[in-house]
Amino acid sequence: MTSPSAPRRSKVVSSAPTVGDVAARAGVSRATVSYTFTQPDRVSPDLRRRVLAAADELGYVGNDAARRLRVGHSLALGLLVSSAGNPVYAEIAAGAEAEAAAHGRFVLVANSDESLERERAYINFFESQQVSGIVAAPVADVPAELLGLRRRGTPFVLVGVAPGPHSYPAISGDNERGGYLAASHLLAQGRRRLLFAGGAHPHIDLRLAGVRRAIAASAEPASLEIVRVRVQTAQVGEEVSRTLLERPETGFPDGIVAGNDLLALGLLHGLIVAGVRVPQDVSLVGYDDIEFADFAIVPLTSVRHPSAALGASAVRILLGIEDEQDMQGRFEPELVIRSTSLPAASSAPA
Amino acid sequence: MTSPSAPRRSKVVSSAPTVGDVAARAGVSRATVSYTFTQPDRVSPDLRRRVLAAADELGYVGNDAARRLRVGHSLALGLLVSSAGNPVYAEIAAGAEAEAAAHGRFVLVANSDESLERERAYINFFESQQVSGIVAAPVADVPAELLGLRRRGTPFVLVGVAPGPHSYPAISGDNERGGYLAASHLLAQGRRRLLFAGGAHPHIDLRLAGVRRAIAASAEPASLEIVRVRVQTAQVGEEVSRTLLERPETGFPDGIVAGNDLLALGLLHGLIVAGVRVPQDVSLVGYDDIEFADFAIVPLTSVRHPSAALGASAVRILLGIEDEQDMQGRFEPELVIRSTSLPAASSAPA
DNA sequence: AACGAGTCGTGAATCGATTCACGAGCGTTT
DNA sequence: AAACGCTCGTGAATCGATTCACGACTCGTT
Repeated sequence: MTSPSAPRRSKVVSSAPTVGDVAARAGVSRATVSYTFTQPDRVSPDLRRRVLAAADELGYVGNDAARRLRVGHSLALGLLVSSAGNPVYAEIAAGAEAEAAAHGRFVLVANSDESLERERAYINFFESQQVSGIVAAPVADVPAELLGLRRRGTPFVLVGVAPGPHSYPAISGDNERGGYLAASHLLAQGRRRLLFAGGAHPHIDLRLAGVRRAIAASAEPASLEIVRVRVQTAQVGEEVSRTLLERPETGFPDGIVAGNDLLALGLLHGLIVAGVRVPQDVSLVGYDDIEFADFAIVPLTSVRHPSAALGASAVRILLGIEDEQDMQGRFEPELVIRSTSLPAASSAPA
Repeated sequence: MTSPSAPRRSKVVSSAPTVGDVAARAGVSRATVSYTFTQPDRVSPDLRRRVLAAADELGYVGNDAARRLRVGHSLALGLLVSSAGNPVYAEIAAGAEAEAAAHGRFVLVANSDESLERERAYINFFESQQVSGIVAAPVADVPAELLGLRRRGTPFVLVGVAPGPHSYPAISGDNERGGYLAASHLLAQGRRRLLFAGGAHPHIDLRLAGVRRAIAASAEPASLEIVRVRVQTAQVGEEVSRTLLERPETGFPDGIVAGNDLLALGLLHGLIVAGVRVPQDVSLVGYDDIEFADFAIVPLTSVRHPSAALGASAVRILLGIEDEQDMQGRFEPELVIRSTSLPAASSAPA
């Protein structure tokens, strides 16, 4: 042990200053210090200045644990994503964080990596952290834990999942319409043997439903084949391309809609490497319009949702400054046409 | 109010069960419940079972705020990244999270988005959360706040920043060697007018130093031009390509090393669109080997570090189960040769 | 000049988990 | 059989910020 009266240079001491320290320095009570931060109007300008100055000099940061213990919830919001590898989630996270920061809140990002177990663990963790709300951008269904949490007072908002028959607050782009746009685009180019590749997830199913509607609405008849995948990653996309290449040429689709861009990119790569010409032999439309769609071996046509806006909106809903209902239909998908979907041969000359 | 004796269906009540509730149900004291979770050996197997059963039935989650208030730190680790848009950070985060999860810890990811102000805000937030350690993967310098935090007892580890003259714990791949590999590769192909594009950040400067060393070590003379950029994004990469295209052909480089893959992808896109042939006219090497490098319009040659391993290692260091010193030199870069860097004309026939 | 209304600061109780210090209960040794 | 040592459960204090309830004080009105 070192000298007991040497708090100055000691190595680890000076554990964070408390309201008590600030109060002593400012010559006021602890209550006043607290009010200075939580209800500035309640304390006179003069004292307020003094308290803030003292806090600043001491580097007072506050102990959120103590705060939370008292008030029952924290300034943090939880964001649960299922796959950090997908740039869409990065976009949603960025939008959510910017919005939260604008309101003095913070976002804790947790990545479950498609694991249900970790998803559960993180939800429990969020609860133990008493986050004031959770934004969930899950691929799979709503975990039961989230419902329990809501019953206990912590709200959540689903992002990217349509507000379907379930009664959970949710915002998302119009996936059905996005699928419709993608397929209509292919059909308008004369594509007739369509293929949809995607995972069995609610929002992906909506995209598929849109594809179906487009085909139904088409003047010309067209076929649709569906390839289900486990997860929608580029690697799986490559695998799908391999199975596609094994079949006789007659069975080959002339238009593909992928459940997301990662899948599309993998597919595209696999096809190109095998000598399939895109878009001449087959047109391809992705989904999400991630940044890298534009840099692909053949720039990828894709359907875009305003992901950052979705993330921001979810935060506003949790914070109670925006109504979920008002937001429905505000996130229209948009088809971004690049090179994987140019008409086969009938394009007008440049 | 509903019937006072109907806790079953009430809508929002039953605020999280506490140790007291569990204790009552198990017929023991609160202390025993706590010991059951924190020091299982201290409580007899019989009681332990009873307590755990009671906790389970009640759905006891524990209040981390109370816990933290008492013990002074939380189970969470903080991860501070400067740009969520870069897939490298997603990889580091994934590695860190997996490792943390394996030890019953959690990772709070905060994205400062290159903003110094938000970086500071998040560090303060981490402090108020009493995270037990921070992993920082910053682009810029070590913020002063981190040092203050360490003085107050919260350790941190830098990732991706070389353990240079500063004395901060840091792990990273060998950026200097990576730069050397990239440039050597270009020189071996006969490239003589090299260009390095990258931001002014410590770890990028190391990559540049490696490039310089390769040139110095080269038998043939070669020139090096340096283009500094603010941030290393694809968008900036495109801008750089435009400025490059404005110059007379004689001043055009025949080999480019980019500070990271985002920048490289933007550059590549800009060049290709303008009709520059890659790699015939100019060879290009990126850095980081992000997943999308393989899907680029011309598959991108890149230098790879084991990012996930870096993230995992950082967590292990914070947890005290691995020594920082032991890790130096364990993350060797590796050149992944794809198509943006094939020799110009002298390649052997396939 | 006195009284009511309003402003603003304070003491003390509170949130829930942890942990210290104590002691009851039981087995072992001599 | 007495005394000692262990194991294991418990009461109570504790962490730091918040907030209620109270009261001191100021100021304007009659």
